[in-house]
Amino acid sequence: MSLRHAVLGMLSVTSCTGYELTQWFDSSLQHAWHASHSQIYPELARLEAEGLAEVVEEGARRSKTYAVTDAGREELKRWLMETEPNRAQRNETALRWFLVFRLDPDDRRAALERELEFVEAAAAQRRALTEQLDAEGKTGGFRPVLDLAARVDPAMIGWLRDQIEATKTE
Amino acid sequence: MSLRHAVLGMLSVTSCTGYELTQWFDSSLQHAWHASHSQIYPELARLEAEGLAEVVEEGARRSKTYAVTDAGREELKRWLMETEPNRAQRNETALRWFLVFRLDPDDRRAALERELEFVEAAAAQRRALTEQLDAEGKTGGFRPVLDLAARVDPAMIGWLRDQIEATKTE
DNA sequence: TAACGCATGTAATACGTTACATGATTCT
DNA sequence: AGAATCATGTAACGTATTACATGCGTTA
Repeated sequence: MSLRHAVLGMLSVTSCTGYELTQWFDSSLQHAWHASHSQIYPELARLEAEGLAEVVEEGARRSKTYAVTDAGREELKRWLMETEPNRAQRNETALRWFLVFRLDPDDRRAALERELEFVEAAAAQRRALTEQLDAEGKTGGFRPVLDLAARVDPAMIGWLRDQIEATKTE
Repeated sequence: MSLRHAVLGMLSVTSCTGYELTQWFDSSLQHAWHASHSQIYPELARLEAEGLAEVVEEGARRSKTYAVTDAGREELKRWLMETEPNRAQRNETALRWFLVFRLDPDDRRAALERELEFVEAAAAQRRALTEQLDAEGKTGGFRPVLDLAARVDPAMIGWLRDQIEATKTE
Protein backbone atom coordinates (compact mmCIF):
# COMPACT_ATOMS: atom_id res chain seq x y z
CA MET A 1 0.00 0.00 0.00
CA SER A 2 1.88 3.07 -1.13
CA LEU A 3 -0.97 5.38 -2.03
CA ARG A 4 -0.51 6.30 1.61
CA HIS A 5 3.14 7.20 1.03
CA ALA A 6 2.41 9.06 -2.16
CA VAL A 7 -0.05 11.24 -0.23
CA LEU A 8 2.26 11.61 2.76
CA GLY A 9 5.12 12.51 0.43
CA MET A 10 3.15 15.15 -1.43
CA LEU A 11 2.05 16.66 1.88
CA SER A 12 5.70 16.78 2.92
CA VAL A 13 6.45 18.85 -0.18
CA THR A 14 3.67 21.28 0.67
CA SER A 15 0.57 21.24 2.84
CA CYS A 16 -2.59 21.15 0.78
CA THR A 17 -6.20 20.08 0.50
CA GLY A 18 -7.48 16.81 -0.89
CA TYR A 19 -8.74 18.68 -3.91
CA GLU A 20 -5.29 20.13 -4.64
CA LEU A 21 -3.71 16.70 -4.18
CA THR A 22 -6.19 15.26 -6.65
CA GLN A 23 -5.27 17.88 -9.22
CA TRP A 24 -1.60 17.24 -8.69
CA PHE A 25 -2.04 13.52 -9.21
CA ASP A 26 -4.09 14.30 -12.31
CA SER A 27 -1.67 16.72 -13.93
CA SER A 28 2.06 17.15 -13.33
CA LEU A 29 2.47 13.88 -11.51
CA GLN A 30 0.13 11.88 -13.68
CA HIS A 31 2.75 9.63 -15.27
CA ALA A 32 4.45 8.78 -12.00
CA TRP A 33 1.35 8.34 -9.89
CA HIS A 34 -2.36 8.65 -10.31
CA ALA A 35 -5.16 8.52 -7.79
CA SER A 36 -8.72 9.76 -7.81
CA HIS A 37 -10.39 11.83 -5.13
CA SER A 38 -12.47 8.88 -3.97
CA GLN A 39 -9.26 7.27 -2.77
CA ILE A 40 -7.56 10.41 -1.56
CA TYR A 41 -10.21 11.73 0.84
CA PRO A 42 -10.58 8.50 2.81
CA GLU A 43 -6.79 8.12 2.91
CA LEU A 44 -6.37 11.65 4.31
CA ALA A 45 -8.95 10.80 7.00
CA ARG A 46 -7.04 7.64 7.90
CA LEU A 47 -3.71 9.48 8.01
CA GLU A 48 -5.25 12.02 10.37
CA ALA A 49 -6.79 9.31 12.57
CA GLU A 50 -3.35 7.69 12.87
CA GLY A 51 -1.59 10.96 13.65
CA LEU A 52 0.54 11.00 10.47
CA ALA A 53 -1.19 14.13 9.12
CA GLU A 54 -3.24 16.90 10.66
CA VAL A 55 -5.72 19.53 9.55
CA VAL A 56 -3.97 22.90 9.80
CA GLU A 57 -6.61 25.09 8.22
CA GLU A 58 -10.29 25.01 7.37
CA GLY A 59 -11.18 27.32 4.53
CA ALA A 60 -14.02 28.21 2.23
CA ARG A 61 -16.34 25.51 0.88
CA ARG A 62 -15.62 23.17 3.80
CA SER A 63 -12.05 22.76 2.53
CA LYS A 64 -9.46 21.28 4.85
CA THR A 65 -5.73 21.84 4.45
CA TYR A 66 -3.64 18.92 5.68
CA ALA A 67 0.00 18.98 6.80
CA VAL A 68 2.31 16.09 7.57
CA THR A 69 3.18 15.60 11.26
CA ASP A 70 6.57 14.58 12.70
CA ALA A 71 5.26 11.03 12.96
CA GLY A 72 4.26 11.27 9.30
CA ARG A 73 7.73 12.42 8.26
CA GLU A 74 9.22 9.54 10.24
CA GLU A 75 6.93 7.08 8.47
CA LEU A 76 7.83 8.54 5.08
CA LYS A 77 11.54 8.21 5.85
CA ARG A 78 11.04 4.66 7.08
CA TRP A 79 9.21 3.78 3.86
CA LEU A 80 11.87 5.36 1.64
CA MET A 81 14.81 3.84 3.46
CA GLU A 82 13.70 0.55 4.92
CA THR A 83 11.06 -0.97 2.71
CA GLU A 84 11.88 -2.87 -0.44
CA PRO A 85 10.54 -1.07 -3.52
CA ASN A 86 7.94 -2.98 -5.47
CA ARG A 87 9.60 -3.14 -8.88
CA ALA A 88 7.14 -5.56 -10.46
CA GLN A 89 4.68 -3.00 -11.66
CA ARG A 90 2.57 -2.71 -14.72
CA ASN A 91 3.47 -0.45 -17.56
CA GLU A 92 0.86 -0.47 -20.29
CA THR A 93 3.05 1.58 -22.61
CA ALA A 94 5.87 -0.96 -22.42
CA LEU A 95 3.40 -3.80 -22.95
CA ARG A 96 1.96 -2.10 -26.03
CA TRP A 97 5.35 -1.19 -27.49
CA PHE A 98 6.36 -4.80 -27.03
CA LEU A 99 3.19 -6.30 -28.54
CA VAL A 100 3.08 -3.89 -31.48
CA PHE A 101 5.69 -6.17 -33.11
CA ARG A 102 2.92 -8.74 -33.50
CA LEU A 103 1.20 -6.46 -36.02
CA ASP A 104 1.99 -6.43 -39.72
CA PRO A 105 4.16 -3.48 -40.91
CA ASP A 106 1.31 -1.17 -42.01
CA ASP A 107 -0.72 -1.55 -38.86
CA ARG A 108 2.44 -1.34 -36.77
CA ARG A 109 3.41 1.93 -38.42
CA ALA A 110 -0.01 3.42 -37.67
CA ALA A 111 0.20 2.36 -34.03
CA LEU A 112 3.78 3.61 -33.63
CA GLU A 113 2.94 6.95 -35.23
CA ARG A 114 0.24 7.51 -32.67
CA GLU A 115 2.74 6.77 -29.91
CA LEU A 116 5.31 9.13 -31.41
CA GLU A 117 2.71 11.88 -31.58
CA PHE A 118 1.85 11.42 -27.94
CA VAL A 119 5.45 11.25 -26.75
CA GLU A 120 6.44 14.35 -28.72
CA ALA A 121 3.49 16.27 -27.29
CA ALA A 122 4.48 15.14 -23.79
CA ALA A 123 8.08 16.21 -24.41
CA ALA A 124 6.97 19.65 -25.61
CA GLN A 125 4.70 20.05 -22.60
CA ARG A 126 7.50 19.10 -20.26
CA ARG A 127 9.94 21.49 -21.96
CA ALA A 128 7.44 24.31 -21.46
CA LEU A 129 7.04 23.42 -17.79
CA THR A 130 10.80 23.23 -17.31
CA GLU A 131 11.31 26.64 -18.92
CA GLN A 132 8.62 28.09 -16.71
CA LEU A 133 10.20 26.62 -13.56
CA ASP A 134 13.62 27.87 -14.66
CA ALA A 135 12.19 31.36 -15.21
CA GLU A 136 10.80 31.24 -11.69
CA GLY A 137 14.24 30.23 -10.46
CA LYS A 138 13.05 26.86 -9.20
CA THR A 139 15.52 24.13 -9.90
CA GLY A 140 14.53 20.59 -9.10
CA GLY A 141 17.00 17.75 -9.49
CA PHE A 142 14.07 15.38 -9.77
CA ARG A 143 12.76 16.66 -13.10
CA PRO A 144 14.52 13.94 -15.12
CA VAL A 145 12.58 11.45 -13.01
CA LEU A 146 9.32 12.86 -14.29
CA ASP A 147 10.69 12.60 -17.82
CA LEU A 148 11.50 8.99 -17.10
CA ALA A 149 8.00 8.35 -15.83
CA ALA A 150 6.45 10.13 -18.82
CA ARG A 151 8.76 8.20 -21.18
CA VAL A 152 9.90 11.35 -22.95
CA ASP A 153 13.51 10.29 -23.00
CA PRO A 154 15.10 11.52 -26.27
CA ALA A 155 16.54 8.06 -26.88
CA MET A 156 13.01 6.63 -26.82
CA ILE A 157 11.78 9.20 -29.33
CA GLY A 158 14.67 8.20 -31.60
CA TRP A 159 13.84 4.55 -31.13
CA LEU A 160 10.19 5.14 -32.10
CA ARG A 161 11.32 7.01 -35.25
CA ASP A 162 13.66 4.15 -36.17
CA GLN A 163 10.90 1.57 -35.75
CA ILE A 164 8.54 3.61 -37.90
CA GLU A 165 11.21 3.83 -40.64
CA ALA A 166 11.81 0.10 -40.38
CA THR A 167 8.16 -0.68 -41.18
CA LYS A 168 8.59 1.05 -44.54
CA THR A 169 11.22 -1.35 -45.85
CA GLU A 170 9.74 -4.61 -44.59
CA MET B 1 -8.82 -4.47 -18.18
CA SER B 2 -5.67 -5.29 -20.08
CA LEU B 3 -4.47 -8.37 -18.23
CA ARG B 4 -6.58 -10.03 -20.89
CA HIS B 5 -4.56 -8.40 -23.65
CA ALA B 6 -1.26 -9.10 -21.98
CA VAL B 7 -2.17 -12.79 -21.88
CA LEU B 8 -3.56 -12.77 -25.42
CA GLY B 9 -0.43 -10.96 -26.61
CA MET B 10 1.92 -13.42 -24.99
CA LEU B 11 -0.03 -16.33 -26.47
CA SER B 12 0.31 -14.67 -29.88
CA VAL B 13 4.09 -14.72 -29.44
CA THR B 14 4.04 -18.41 -28.61
CA SER B 15 1.46 -20.92 -27.40
CA CYS B 16 2.07 -21.97 -23.84
CA THR B 17 0.60 -23.17 -20.56
CA GLY B 18 -0.61 -20.97 -17.74
CA TYR B 19 2.39 -22.04 -15.73
CA GLU B 20 4.80 -20.90 -18.44
CA LEU B 21 2.94 -17.61 -18.77
CA THR B 22 3.24 -17.09 -15.02
CA GLN B 23 6.99 -17.64 -15.19
CA TRP B 24 7.28 -15.25 -18.09
CA PHE B 25 5.40 -12.55 -16.22
CA ASP B 26 7.63 -13.23 -13.22
CA SER B 27 10.96 -13.09 -15.03
CA SER B 28 11.84 -11.47 -18.34
CA LEU B 29 8.66 -9.44 -18.54
CA GLN B 30 8.49 -8.56 -14.87
CA HIS B 31 9.16 -4.82 -15.27
CA ALA B 32 6.65 -4.34 -18.05
CA TRP B 33 3.90 -6.50 -16.67
CA HIS B 34 3.33 -8.73 -13.72
CA ALA B 35 0.52 -11.12 -12.91
CA SER B 36 0.22 -14.07 -10.62
CA HIS B 37 -1.13 -17.50 -11.47
CA SER B 38 -4.34 -16.87 -9.53
CA GLN B 39 -5.24 -14.25 -12.12
CA ILE B 40 -3.84 -16.04 -15.15
CA TYR B 41 -5.69 -19.36 -14.87
CA PRO B 42 -9.18 -17.85 -14.60
CA GLU B 43 -8.35 -15.43 -17.43
CA LEU B 44 -7.25 -18.30 -19.69
CA ALA B 45 -10.52 -20.08 -18.91
CA ARG B 46 -12.49 -16.94 -19.80
CA LEU B 47 -10.53 -16.44 -23.04
CA GLU B 48 -11.30 -20.02 -24.00
CA ALA B 49 -14.99 -19.63 -23.13
CA GLU B 50 -15.15 -16.59 -25.38
CA GLY B 51 -13.34 -18.26 -28.24
CA LEU B 52 -10.29 -15.99 -28.14
CA ALA B 53 -7.95 -18.81 -27.13
CA GLU B 54 -8.11 -22.59 -27.34
CA VAL B 55 -6.46 -25.58 -25.71
CA VAL B 56 -4.19 -27.16 -28.32
CA GLU B 57 -2.49 -29.76 -26.18
CA GLU B 58 -2.95 -31.52 -22.85
CA GLY B 59 0.27 -32.81 -21.39
CA ALA B 60 1.69 -34.30 -18.25
CA ARG B 61 0.49 -33.14 -14.83
CA ARG B 62 -2.88 -31.98 -16.19
CA SER B 63 -1.11 -29.21 -18.11
CA LYS B 64 -2.98 -27.41 -20.89
CA THR B 65 -1.26 -25.55 -23.69
CA TYR B 66 -3.26 -22.60 -24.98
CA ALA B 67 -3.01 -20.93 -28.39
CA VAL B 68 -4.62 -17.73 -29.60
CA THR B 69 -7.44 -18.15 -32.16
CA ASP B 70 -8.15 -15.94 -35.16
CA ALA B 71 -10.78 -14.13 -33.11
CA GLY B 72 -8.15 -13.61 -30.42
CA ARG B 73 -5.68 -12.13 -32.91
CA GLU B 74 -8.44 -9.81 -34.15
CA GLU B 75 -9.18 -8.70 -30.61
CA LEU B 76 -5.49 -8.09 -29.92
CA LYS B 77 -5.21 -5.98 -33.07
CA ARG B 78 -8.34 -4.04 -32.14
CA TRP B 79 -6.93 -3.34 -28.69
CA LEU B 80 -3.56 -2.21 -30.03
CA MET B 81 -4.97 -0.01 -32.76
CA GLU B 82 -8.33 1.27 -31.60
CA THR B 83 -8.28 1.65 -27.84
CA GLU B 84 -6.75 4.63 -26.11
CA PRO B 85 -3.73 3.59 -24.00
CA ASN B 86 -4.10 4.21 -20.31
CA ARG B 87 -1.11 6.45 -19.65
CA ALA B 88 -1.99 7.38 -16.09
CA GLN B 89 -0.27 4.51 -14.43
CA ARG B 90 1.64 4.11 -11.24
CA ASN B 91 5.39 3.92 -11.16
CA GLU B 92 6.69 3.34 -7.68
CA THR B 93 10.28 3.88 -8.77
CA ALA B 94 9.50 7.34 -10.14
CA LEU B 95 7.56 8.18 -6.98
CA ARG B 96 10.46 7.13 -4.78
CA TRP B 97 13.09 8.92 -6.88
CA PHE B 98 10.95 12.03 -6.66
CA LEU B 99 10.35 11.82 -2.89
CA VAL B 100 13.94 10.96 -2.05
CA PHE B 101 14.63 14.69 -2.35
CA ARG B 102 12.66 15.14 0.87
CA LEU B 103 15.40 13.29 2.77
CA ASP B 104 18.49 14.98 4.18
CA PRO B 105 21.71 14.43 2.17
CA ASP B 106 23.05 11.45 4.13
CA ASP B 107 19.82 9.50 4.09
CA ARG B 108 19.27 10.48 0.49
CA ARG B 109 22.69 9.16 -0.50
CA ALA B 110 21.98 5.83 1.20
CA ALA B 111 18.64 5.52 -0.59
CA LEU B 112 20.09 6.52 -3.97
CA GLU B 113 22.99 4.11 -3.61
CA ARG B 114 20.57 1.27 -3.12
CA GLU B 115 18.75 2.33 -6.29
CA LEU B 116 22.00 2.56 -8.26
CA GLU B 117 22.96 -0.93 -7.13
CA PHE B 118 19.64 -2.30 -8.31
CA VAL B 119 19.68 -0.48 -11.64
CA GLU B 120 23.26 -1.56 -12.39
CA ALA B 121 22.43 -5.16 -11.59
CA ALA B 122 19.36 -4.94 -13.85
CA ALA B 123 21.49 -3.44 -16.63
CA ALA B 124 24.06 -6.23 -16.35
CA GLN B 125 21.32 -8.86 -16.38
CA ARG B 126 19.76 -7.33 -19.45
CA ARG B 127 23.12 -7.11 -21.23
CA ALA B 128 23.66 -10.81 -20.57
CA LEU B 129 20.21 -11.64 -21.95
CA THR B 130 20.82 -9.49 -25.03
CA GLU B 131 24.14 -11.18 -25.73
CA GLN B 132 22.53 -14.56 -25.35
CA LEU B 133 19.73 -13.65 -27.76
CA ASP B 134 22.28 -12.26 -30.23
CA ALA B 135 24.30 -15.46 -29.98
CA GLU B 136 21.13 -17.41 -30.80
CA GLY B 137 20.64 -15.13 -33.77
CA LYS B 138 17.39 -13.73 -32.39
CA THR B 139 17.07 -10.07 -32.96
CA GLY B 140 14.18 -8.26 -31.39
CA GLY B 141 13.51 -4.62 -32.11
CA PHE B 142 11.54 -4.46 -28.89
CA ARG B 143 14.47 -4.97 -26.55
CA PRO B 144 14.92 -1.25 -25.84
CA VAL B 145 11.31 -1.31 -24.64
CA LEU B 146 12.24 -3.76 -21.94
CA ASP B 147 15.08 -1.47 -20.95
CA LEU B 148 12.59 1.35 -20.74
CA ALA B 149 10.31 -0.73 -18.58
CA ALA B 150 13.18 -1.82 -16.37
CA ARG B 151 14.41 1.78 -16.15
CA VAL B 152 17.98 0.78 -16.94
CA ASP B 153 18.59 3.53 -19.44
CA PRO B 154 22.27 4.64 -19.31
CA ALA B 155 21.13 8.25 -18.92
CA MET B 156 19.31 7.27 -15.73
CA ILE B 157 22.37 5.53 -14.33
CA GLY B 158 24.33 8.71 -14.96
CA TRP B 159 21.63 10.79 -13.33
CA LEU B 160 21.67 8.59 -10.21
CA ARG B 161 25.47 8.90 -10.00
CA ASP B 162 25.21 12.69 -10.30
CA GLN B 163 22.62 12.87 -7.55
CA ILE B 164 24.75 10.73 -5.27
CA GLU B 165 27.74 13.03 -5.88
CA ALA B 166 25.57 16.05 -5.18
CA THR B 167 24.67 14.80 -1.70
CA LYS B 168 28.36 14.88 -0.76
CA THR B 169 28.75 18.62 -1.23
CA GLU B 170 25.48 19.73 0.34
C1' DT C 1 9.18 -43.51 -0.37
C1' DA C 2 9.90 -38.94 0.69
C1' DA C 3 10.96 -34.58 -0.97
C1' DC C 4 10.82 -31.40 -4.57
C1' DG C 5 9.25 -28.94 -8.45
C1' DC C 6 5.49 -28.82 -11.92
C1' DA C 7 0.81 -27.46 -12.68
C1' DT C 8 -3.68 -25.97 -11.62
C1' DG C 9 -7.26 -24.19 -9.13
C1' DT C 10 -10.38 -21.39 -5.42
C1' DA C 11 -11.34 -18.12 -1.40
C1' DA C 12 -10.67 -14.18 1.36
C1' DT C 13 -9.19 -9.82 1.51
C1' DA C 14 -7.36 -5.48 -0.09
C1' DC C 15 -7.18 -2.03 -3.43
C1' DG C 16 -8.76 0.95 -7.32
C1' DT C 17 -12.28 2.92 -10.56
C1' DT C 18 -16.65 4.60 -11.78
C1' DA C 19 -20.83 6.31 -10.61
C1' DC C 20 -23.70 8.63 -7.47
C1' DA C 21 -24.56 12.48 -4.39
C1' DT C 22 -24.34 17.00 -2.14
C1' DG C 23 -23.30 21.61 -0.79
C1' DA C 24 -20.52 26.15 -1.12
C1' DT C 25 -18.73 30.00 -3.75
C1' DT C 26 -17.82 32.69 -7.75
C1' DC C 27 -18.77 34.52 -12.18
C1' DT C 28 -21.91 36.20 -15.78
C1' DA D 1 -30.79 33.59 -10.87
C1' DG D 2 -28.32 30.14 -13.30
C1' DA D 3 -24.10 28.01 -14.68
C1' DA D 4 -19.61 26.72 -13.68
C1' DT D 5 -16.15 25.34 -10.61
C1' DC D 6 -14.56 24.27 -6.04
C1' DA D 7 -14.65 20.79 -2.56
C1' DT D 8 -15.91 16.76 -0.22
C1' DG D 9 -17.85 12.50 0.54
C1' DT D 10 -20.02 7.38 -0.12
C1' DA D 11 -21.53 3.10 -2.70
C1' DA D 12 -21.09 -0.38 -6.08
C1' DC D 13 -18.39 -2.77 -8.77
C1' DG D 14 -14.21 -4.66 -10.81
C1' DT D 15 -9.42 -6.02 -10.35
C1' DA D 16 -5.23 -7.71 -7.83
C1' DT D 17 -2.79 -9.96 -4.06
C1' DT D 18 -2.26 -13.37 -0.60
C1' DA D 19 -3.34 -17.46 1.38
C1' DC D 20 -5.21 -21.91 1.06
C1' DA D 21 -5.59 -26.34 -1.29
C1' DT D 22 -4.66 -30.33 -4.23
C1' DG D 23 -2.66 -33.64 -7.31
C1' DC D 24 0.95 -35.34 -10.78
C1' DG D 25 5.68 -36.69 -12.08
C1' DT D 26 10.64 -36.95 -11.27
C1' DT D 27 14.68 -37.60 -8.71
C1' DA D 28 17.50 -38.93 -4.74
